[in-house]
Amino acid sequence: MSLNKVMLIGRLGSDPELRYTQGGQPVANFNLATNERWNDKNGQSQERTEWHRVVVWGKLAELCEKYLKKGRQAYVEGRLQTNSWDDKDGNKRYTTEVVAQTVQFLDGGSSGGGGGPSGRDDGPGPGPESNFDQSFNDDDIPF
Amino acid sequence: MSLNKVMLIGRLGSDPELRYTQGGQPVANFNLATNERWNDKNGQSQERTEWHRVVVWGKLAELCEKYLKKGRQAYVEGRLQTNSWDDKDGNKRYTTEVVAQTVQFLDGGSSGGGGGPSGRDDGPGPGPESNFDQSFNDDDIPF
Amino acid sequence: MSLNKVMLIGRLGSDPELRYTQGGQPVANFNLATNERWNDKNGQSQERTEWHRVVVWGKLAELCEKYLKKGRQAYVEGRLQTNSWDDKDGNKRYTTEVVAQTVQFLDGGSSGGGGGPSGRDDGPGPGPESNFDQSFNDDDIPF
Amino acid sequence: MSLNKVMLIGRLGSDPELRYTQGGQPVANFNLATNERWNDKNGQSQERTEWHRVVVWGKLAELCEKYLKKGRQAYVEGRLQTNSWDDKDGNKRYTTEVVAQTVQFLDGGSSGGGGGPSGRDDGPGPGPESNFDQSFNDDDIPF
DNA sequence: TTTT
DNA sequence: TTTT
Repeated sequence: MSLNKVMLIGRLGSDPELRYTQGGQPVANFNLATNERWNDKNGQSQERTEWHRVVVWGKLAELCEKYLKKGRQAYVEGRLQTNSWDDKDGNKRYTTEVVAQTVQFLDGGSSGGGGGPSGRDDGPGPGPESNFDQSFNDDDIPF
Repeated sequence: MSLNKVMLIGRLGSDPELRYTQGGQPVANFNLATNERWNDKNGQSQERTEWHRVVVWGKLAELCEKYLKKGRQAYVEGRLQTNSWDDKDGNKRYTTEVVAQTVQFLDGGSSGGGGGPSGRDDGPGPGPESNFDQSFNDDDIPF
Repeated sequence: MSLNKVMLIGRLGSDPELRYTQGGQPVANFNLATNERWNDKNGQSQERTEWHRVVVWGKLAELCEKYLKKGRQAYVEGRLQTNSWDDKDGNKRYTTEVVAQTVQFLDGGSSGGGGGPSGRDDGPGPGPESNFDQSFNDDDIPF
Repeated sequence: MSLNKVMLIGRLGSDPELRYTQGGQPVANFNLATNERWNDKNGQSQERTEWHRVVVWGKLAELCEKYLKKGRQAYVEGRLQTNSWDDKDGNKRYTTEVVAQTVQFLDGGSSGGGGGPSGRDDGPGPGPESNFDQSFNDDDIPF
């Protein structure tokens, strides 16, 4: 019995980078900034930008590379994952990422020609699989 | 720009009821109880049971009917939806439901032989699509 | 072991209505619209507006009445609650509401004079209690 | 407009460590394990344990130190935060933590005598501030 | 380093 | 109508 859930709304710090694993699986990475504002104990307004590493697998990765660009706003839902690796000095290093299960493109997206995928059916039943203008779920995209 | 998200962990008040739309789509309904406990202003422990109507579409509905039973614990993720209808007195009535996008079976499920679906691949990339023992996502089940 | 969590981002359909219980507790009510868009099985773009009844207690209710107006965007986090009552024909009726634990005002709020609370300290430790421009938590407002 | 939300249910890998900042603020740290299970492409059951660093501030930190122990199950809600520091080789290092806003103790807690806080009032209005047996919100504890 |  |  376990839960590991992350929900982010923020803006991309750079274009997504798409690569393929040796097995041919698409993977995209991008950084997402969330901005937090609060008043400190002196009533001074404070701000902090938090950067999140997001990794996306499969067809959703290709869609992110196609539709998401630096500065665009996105909703990301996924799980936290920390990977370890050895740096050049032989030290153990850790990188924490958000492995996306859902990515939704929140901006108008009229940046060019397209404007999002089409021909998508979100499965049986009346109604949307999700809640934003353009929504892609890893497994539920028909192309 | 919109978000409509519900997350529940609770127990079923009765077995799921499965039916089919005229178009042949499976739909399952069940009620889920969440139990909330708090201390009131007098320090007295209070309890309230909240009942939620859950509706599930597609293959996931059939899996719920197969694996979920009265008393079993489940995690439900979905969106809120309110439908209106006219009662026999001609009054407008409203029913609010949670339209499930994900249902996860939290109990051991040793209720007989099986123990859940098999042969499931949760898509590309290393790792789980979700976080509980047996997890079904509406669109990501290969049968 | 139970979870009952709702997260909404939407716009108010009307100004919040503030009243006081006999015991003097402030309560505010408002309706929040979430807009959902998806492509149907024919690839046709579909849209549905979902209306949610939100109830807010305590000082947060007064802040909502002060800062939230019709058309403004808000983030609401809370729990689902269904109350029953008898209508004039003696029929049992049910109303489902989102009892807000957190309300955050997402629009600029430059609609006149104010512009949100000040002098707020979000407790010990470096950093924000939450994640939006102006955030109020039911219990953590120092006035 | 931004969202940074984490929700975890898992077990503690060790007792919480409580310390105080120079300014006298309590801070507690603990690691929380979430266990994820899925079937790989060959239908083989796979498992992965994910470890999360959790940091808790204020009175809630002291409550965690008092009531949470190694092996206990907890619900943690908070935000993701990545801090940087320089290691002994002068390399930039990053540590990602979950800064808890809410911690709820899910186990029976019959570990001796106590059994959690009492005399707590969760604020105005009928009903619980949250949904688990023993729930503490950073700002809403009256002692 | 947890647990089932 | 569930469960602890």
